[in-house]
Amino acid sequence: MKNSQLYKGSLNTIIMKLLEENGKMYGYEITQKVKVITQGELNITEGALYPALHKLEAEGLLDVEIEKVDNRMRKYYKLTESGQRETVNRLSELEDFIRNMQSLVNASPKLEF
Amino acid sequence: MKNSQLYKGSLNTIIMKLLEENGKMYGYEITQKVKVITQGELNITEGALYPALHKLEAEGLLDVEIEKVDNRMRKYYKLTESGQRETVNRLSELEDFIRNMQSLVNASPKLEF
DNA sequence: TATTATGTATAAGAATCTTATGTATATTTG
DNA sequence: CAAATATACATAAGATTCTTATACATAATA
Repeated sequence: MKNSQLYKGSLNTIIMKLLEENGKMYGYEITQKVKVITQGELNITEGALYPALHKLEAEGLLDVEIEKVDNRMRKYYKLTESGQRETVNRLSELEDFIRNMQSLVNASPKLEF
Repeated sequence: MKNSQLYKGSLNTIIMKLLEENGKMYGYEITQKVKVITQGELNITEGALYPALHKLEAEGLLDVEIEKVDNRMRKYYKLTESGQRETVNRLSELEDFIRNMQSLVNASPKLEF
């Protein structure tokens, strides 16, 4: 997703949050939305995105619905009920994660006199 | 490190930050320190920690110094100069990462009336 | 007409981690 | 005293997640 390894493991949470927020989205739309929100800092690659969407669907967390717009295929994804419940958990985990990382980082640096 | 995949990719940054803060630490000490700081939420496994330390050393970011305490071996790690410079970058990346994740998550959820 | 944008997909390989196992000494508990 | 736990390091097999490259197809732009 980026040169920084930190984003590893966060893609599923990002997808689910965006779907919770927007109701339904298609893959390409997700990449563009993320790019805008992060001001170009985070670029989700197709090689990461599509397998992730397929897996979430296989796990029953997403439903898919195919549409044809301007003669081009779009696969709209939305959260299932199970997916909505799981999204709450994932966002809670993300909050804990961020809090823990800030605890680790904000611990006062060594003072040098 | 935990059931949450979110921590994936953050171990190197955690190690380097703790070493910046504490001067020198040995592996087991790092696992205990992290456990305390995160109030038991984050447990670094040896299978993740030791390969990570070895790799950071191989990359020239850490120096190692062996001591024997109570007849038991300890390998103290500390940041090299290069490691200190790199730590600044990693912490900056972590800040960007957290900021971006918060932007993605704090985006107003769908309002239901 | 060629490139860029839109749109989805997969396969090979890299990176990071989990889980399990191994070795060894010191301390605590039953 | 014996067994379990704590301290301390290490690695190997496999899982998961991602990058990079490639593929196909249509629409819009240069």
